[in-house]
Amino acid sequence: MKTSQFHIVTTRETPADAEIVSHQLMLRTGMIRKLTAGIYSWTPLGWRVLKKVENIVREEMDRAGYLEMLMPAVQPAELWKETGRWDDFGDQLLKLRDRAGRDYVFGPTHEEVITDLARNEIRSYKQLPITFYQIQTKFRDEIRPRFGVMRAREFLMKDAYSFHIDDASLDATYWDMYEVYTRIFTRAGLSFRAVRADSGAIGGSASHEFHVLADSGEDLIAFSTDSDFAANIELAEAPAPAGAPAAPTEALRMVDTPGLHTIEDLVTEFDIPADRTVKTLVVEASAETGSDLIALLLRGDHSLNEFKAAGLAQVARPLRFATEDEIRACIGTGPGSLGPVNLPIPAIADHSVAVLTDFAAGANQDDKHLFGVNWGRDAERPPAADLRNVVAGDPSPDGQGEIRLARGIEVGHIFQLGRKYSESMNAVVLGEDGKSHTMPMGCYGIGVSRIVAAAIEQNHDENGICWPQALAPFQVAILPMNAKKSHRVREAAERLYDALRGAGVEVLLDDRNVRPGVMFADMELIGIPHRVVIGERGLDSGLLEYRRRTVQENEELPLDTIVESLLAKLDMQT
RNA sequence: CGGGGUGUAGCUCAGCCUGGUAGAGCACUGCCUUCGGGAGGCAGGGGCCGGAGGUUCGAAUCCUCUCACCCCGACCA
Repeated sequence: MKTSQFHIVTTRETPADAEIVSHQLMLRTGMIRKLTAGIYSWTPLGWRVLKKVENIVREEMDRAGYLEMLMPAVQPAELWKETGRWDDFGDQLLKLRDRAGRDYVFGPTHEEVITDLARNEIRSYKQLPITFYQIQTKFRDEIRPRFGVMRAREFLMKDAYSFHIDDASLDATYWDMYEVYTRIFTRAGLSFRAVRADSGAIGGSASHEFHVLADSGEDLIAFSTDSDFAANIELAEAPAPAGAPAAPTEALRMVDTPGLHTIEDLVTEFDIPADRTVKTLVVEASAETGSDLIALLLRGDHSLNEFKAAGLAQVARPLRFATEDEIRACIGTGPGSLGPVNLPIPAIADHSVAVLTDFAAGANQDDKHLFGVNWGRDAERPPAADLRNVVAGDPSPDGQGEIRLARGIEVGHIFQLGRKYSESMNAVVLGEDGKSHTMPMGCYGIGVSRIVAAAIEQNHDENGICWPQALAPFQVAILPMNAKKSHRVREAAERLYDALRGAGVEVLLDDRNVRPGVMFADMELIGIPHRVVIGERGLDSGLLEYRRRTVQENEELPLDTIVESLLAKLDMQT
């Protein structure tokens, strides 16, 4: 491709509404253009990258024997009512209506459609197992789309669905898919991690998320220093400390704390360590608790894990925090002065709270806190549970090593769905035994467009994008210096361009006749991994300047073997 | 959904408080000079100042409504 025949529109300035670097660079390079909130066009430059990702995904899925197909983006409401998701999916579901007043959805995912297909197509266990996939535009009406294509409403997704005669077959395909995903992200040149994830309301036994590691990631993942344990922080267990609380050494005393409502206030004002304070969160209790509200006790330096809390029998689902009015009506003081002593509602303590001695907490009176609180003597020790998010330094739940935390961008998710959809939609096959079997299913997603943004988050510098070779829109950039004035330069550039193209290299020849500085800046911004400079100087000396995008120094390559040298740089056969 | 903010040229923004008929830089077009890290000069093109209504002799500017977009929050004891 020659720049004169391509569409390169870069900007020096960063658009005001781009918050993270991948979004900024995608706009500055012109890869994407926003049409409206959360909805983007992919320009020819961006599309080349998106196709690279798509092709890697497709090749690896095909290689594994999964079958590509294409399902409709617009789906009838009836199917969604059949599974109950017409109501359950919530406002993320984009609903449409046709001229006859019939309801439709723009598919945010395709379990309904594929299960409908499978129940009609699959009659016998002999057709199983089978895995279908598609790469298609999805729409989810996100509460708050942001970060460009990272969290867009319209996005490109690979979604796959497997059908089985029994759970063992599902499990086998699940782990097969785990390996396929590993190959896909490895081939894309990304640093990633597979982590155990919440399989949540969808049910099923197993679920893993694949995260690209990046500081800007929206998810926190916990992993062990010494083992392969890795989990989304939502799911990472905090092991209970061994032993019971030590004997009290301090007397219980009430302290005036006017205006102090947070743990931070207490810590700075009274110089007590945060890990010897207790904060009291009040949430709605479940019906069986016999109380409207229930208190959750956490150490001051810990944070509540809402997934764990919502999973407790005593806590109402979904988790709902009590309002200030509810707390005042029930306890007689507001948030900021709550504590376990003389608390009129039931409480559950995090394991780490249950073993505290001589701690500080609210006194359940406005502007008062209690110091030197001890279980048994001052308040009954409540039942203990795992309520908190793990923190760096916690012991790993598998007993090996310590927990470390990292930020990740979720780019893939695999689920064992079980029979949730096949049951509600009656997708059954005849087994070898001559009886009907409801097919267990798996579903497997990859955020194709999100991978592009994630790859940039992980691979950029102050000059722009540094594409992994597998994702780069072009492999090699040829930059002729002052071609306008030099036949030799022009001809040499053309010759190299033709030779590389002939060898199957995706090469971009910058024939725009702009100043060298503009070429250098643009090619670096766009992130082409290899570049060759052709000027009078090099032609005279017989040595051409070569530079890898990720390296700061030039290398000199002999002109007469330049093609071979470049192919070697590209790991391509000569 | 709640709170805050912003809408003026393709982009980044000034002008608005104090009403008088539209600006800068970048980008774009032409010419000249320049030419190995985002050049300089001259001359240009480009805006129903988000939309509707109102006040006024006169509205980008003041008022009302509306739409769009952005940010923060949905962890707080």
